[in-house]
Amino acid sequence: MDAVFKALADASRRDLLDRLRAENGQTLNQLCAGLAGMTRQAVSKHLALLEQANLVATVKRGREKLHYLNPVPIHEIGERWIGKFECSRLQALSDLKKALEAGES
Amino acid sequence: MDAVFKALADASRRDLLDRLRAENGQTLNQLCAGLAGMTRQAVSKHLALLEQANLVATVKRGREKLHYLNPVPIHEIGERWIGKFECSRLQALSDLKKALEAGES
DNA sequence: TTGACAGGCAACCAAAAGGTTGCATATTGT
DNA sequence: ACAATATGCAACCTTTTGGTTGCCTGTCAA
Repeated sequence: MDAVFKALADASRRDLLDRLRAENGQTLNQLCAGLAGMTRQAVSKHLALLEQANLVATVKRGREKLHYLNPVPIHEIGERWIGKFECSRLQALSDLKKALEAGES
Repeated sequence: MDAVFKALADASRRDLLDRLRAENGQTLNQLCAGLAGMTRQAVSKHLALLEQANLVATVKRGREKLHYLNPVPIHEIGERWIGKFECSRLQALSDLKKALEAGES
């Protein structure tokens, strides 16, 4: 879970996931083409982190490696983490409003 | 948005949010008590990042500073980011399965 | 008024993160 | 077989991050 949050912390990696969502099963070089101004090795490292976080799964296909999006960990973030904050949303805002009013007095 | 993901990347900060959800409106010292083995300044820095990401709002109350959870940015992550991956969940898994089968042949 | 308490600020430090260059390895097409 | 293609691995560098120590400021209470 920590690995997932860390992996999502970088904008380039989020972009890679976006790109995989648009077209699943891309190779490293295909993904490099989209992320301009970065070497292949840098992209490769990002993909390695995403793979480690189980956000992408890879399949070796001859000399190329296909990258597939795995949305399950992202879904789990929503289930476990956002869900439990969701229920406290209105309460938290209410608390804050009260505190602001109390602070003025 | 980037600040929110970066803020959520650290386990200590996620813990602080959890703690604020459990009891909203805590002071810095109260939050320090829970996060053992860390100096007040370290916790203060974490809270500053969370505040910068708009995940907590603060109210100065005399000589103490109350911290309030703001769940809205987390909710926005769910809306904008998880939502759009949600719809591709089954498709992605299907693609992956096909790729695995193709790789075996 | 004078401690004691709550917090802020700045300098500093070690470790991790993001990126690069260079070279090695495996696969494919001709 | 051999050249081109696709990727992997390792060393290295710079910036960011997480954390510390030391000191300063503001507020409350006796």
